[in-house]
Amino acid sequence: MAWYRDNCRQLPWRSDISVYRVWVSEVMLQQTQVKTVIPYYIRFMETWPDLKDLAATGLETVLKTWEGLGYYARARNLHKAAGIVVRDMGGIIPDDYKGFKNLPGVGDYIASAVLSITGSKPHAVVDGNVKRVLARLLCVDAPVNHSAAHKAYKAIAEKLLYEKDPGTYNQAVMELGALVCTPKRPDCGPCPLAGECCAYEKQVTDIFPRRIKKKKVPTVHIAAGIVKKKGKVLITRRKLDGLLGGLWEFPGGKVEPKESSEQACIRELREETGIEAGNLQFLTRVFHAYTHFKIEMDVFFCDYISGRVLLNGPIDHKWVSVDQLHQFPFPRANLKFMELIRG
DNA sequence: AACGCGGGGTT
DNA sequence: AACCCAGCGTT
Repeated sequence: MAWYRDNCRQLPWRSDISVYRVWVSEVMLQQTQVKTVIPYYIRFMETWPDLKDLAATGLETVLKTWEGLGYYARARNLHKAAGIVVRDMGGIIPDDYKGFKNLPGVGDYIASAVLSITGSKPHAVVDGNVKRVLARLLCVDAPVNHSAAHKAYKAIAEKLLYEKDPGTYNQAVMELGALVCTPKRPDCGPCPLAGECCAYEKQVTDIFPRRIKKKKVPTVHIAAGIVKKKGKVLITRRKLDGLLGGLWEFPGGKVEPKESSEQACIRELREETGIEAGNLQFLTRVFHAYTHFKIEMDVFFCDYISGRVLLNGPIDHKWVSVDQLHQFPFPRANLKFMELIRG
């Protein structure tokens, strides 16, 4: 606790503390590093300073602010939860664990973090940092990236919780994991727990925490078309659930075996949007990595030939001028060639 | 309990 | 290239 007091970082969500501000920060910080989150968080809070502001806006606007941050279900769930609180709960965010965790997008971690930090409720958080610190401190064998091990770490964390100030305690463990007890080459010298750390005493900090091996990720070939018609281009909107849910993109899809990118582009445009396109001109190839697969995407300019748009897959479409593209939320893989379209 | 879900930084 | 990150929802 003393170490945290002297060494904690000044972060935007650590001033003007409120349930709403801490909640938003915890949602953004899921699987996302502090440095990445900071500019998104500042912009979000400037746009929607209060929960009621967020509830009063449209999902597309929220997704646009979230564009590039990833895990877009977080934005959809947060927006939905804001609506529930404002319309069904009189604007009062539940201050009990069960009530708060029942909101969409709020799991054990966020409920424990928000309620301990903003309300001193006695719940221990278990995130990647906490698991790593505990695994080293006690030489815990349970693999940290195995779902079955979560309960074991949660139980340890609950037992160690400092109930007089759970919020500071939780943040102290996480901050220690982020700044000192790092995944590679932990800085054990200044660590306040070095004297009681099992892994440090045995000089095995490099083999804790244990983890199970992950499979390697396949590469998928994709073709996408920027269809031009009367000075406008066609964009489609992905369904609201699943990968990149609710975002806009240039239509396209998988390149099948023994199929060229050009053939795949024409075929996918026909299947997804019902239109015929031709006169393809290669624009660029984009490489992009997701968690479970990688894509190589060939992007083509092409001309609209015939047909009326009849969607099969996408939930919406628009013909827009190039100047309007920035108004819509796109996946990062599309943003990578957005600059080239004007040329 | 396993799996899907982004994107970026570090090593 | 592999690993990691202030996890959650669905099945």
